[in-house]
Amino acid sequence: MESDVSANSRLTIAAHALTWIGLYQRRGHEVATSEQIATSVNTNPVVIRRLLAKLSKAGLADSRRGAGAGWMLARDLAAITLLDVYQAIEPGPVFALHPATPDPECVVGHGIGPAMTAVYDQVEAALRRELAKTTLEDVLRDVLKAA
Amino acid sequence: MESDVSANSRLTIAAHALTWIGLYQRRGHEVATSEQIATSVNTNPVVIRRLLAKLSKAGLADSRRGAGAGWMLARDLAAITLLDVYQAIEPGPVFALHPATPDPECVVGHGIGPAMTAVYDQVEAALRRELAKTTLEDVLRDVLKAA
DNA sequence: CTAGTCGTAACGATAGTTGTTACAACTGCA
DNA sequence: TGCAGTTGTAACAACTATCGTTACGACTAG
Repeated sequence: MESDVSANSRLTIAAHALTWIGLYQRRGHEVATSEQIATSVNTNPVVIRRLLAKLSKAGLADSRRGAGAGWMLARDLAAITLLDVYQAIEPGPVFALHPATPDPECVVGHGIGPAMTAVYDQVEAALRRELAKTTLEDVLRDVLKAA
Repeated sequence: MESDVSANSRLTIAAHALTWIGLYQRRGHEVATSEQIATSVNTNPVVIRRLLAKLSKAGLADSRRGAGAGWMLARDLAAITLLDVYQAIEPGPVFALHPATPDPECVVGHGIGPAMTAVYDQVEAALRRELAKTTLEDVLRDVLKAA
């Protein structure tokens, strides 16, 4: 059957990376390298750099180049919600309409799009509301509590 | 094809199919064929049959075989919510944890999984709560209103 | 028996994601 | 100034999921 491999793990990895940077900075370091983060996440440094590039464009992280380069947070962990992270890395909505336009001659084919869009808007709003409740500070607190 | 972002259109198509069957039955027909539905959805009949097979296993639709065969609703449109449809066709969660186990020696790598799971559970609950608010009867009403 | 439909396997095409290699651009520091 | 280390990003292969399509056996009303 279908495995969950296709599911979206980007939000998890992005939150992991930012939380890691935040904790590292609180321990006195200025910047974190993509290789250090990749070791913790257990993936390739390029994957981390790709992800952090999006977070940087969204104003959540900053990079320094050259020697002694690396990544730092653009805001404090407490000022970054999971919604901020989600919006930075997930451009598309959770649900989509038909890939091909349904029959406009059919009553259902004609009206189903707007009808579903109204529902999807509500669902997305609820999802965003829920993600906005948690900051990366909350995530870090949970992480340290589990240790 | 639309350059849509790999988003999920299954719920849209499933709702479309069931609503179409419901309206067709209210107009006096006993069963709807996968070809009729596929014409309205603008796709292949096999795609519809595959989808309706899942909805049938979930107890939302029934099929009749042989000559004069086709599909019918197992319950009234008013007794089917979008959550029922969603659960019938979407086995996996919206968000997933890391594809590869993060570094267990790292504090963040060790604790991030449970921390994110707690959030994701809340998000999924909110999403389900929202989908449960709308029945296919509501969808049909909206569809007919738009006409 | 026949015709029409479902149920499902099989296949190619398409698309998205991930891991990887490679390399130019950049900059602190000796 | 030159070196070393890191970012930014292109390129590519591997993998997975999905979709449209063809095909065909199973089934049943008439």
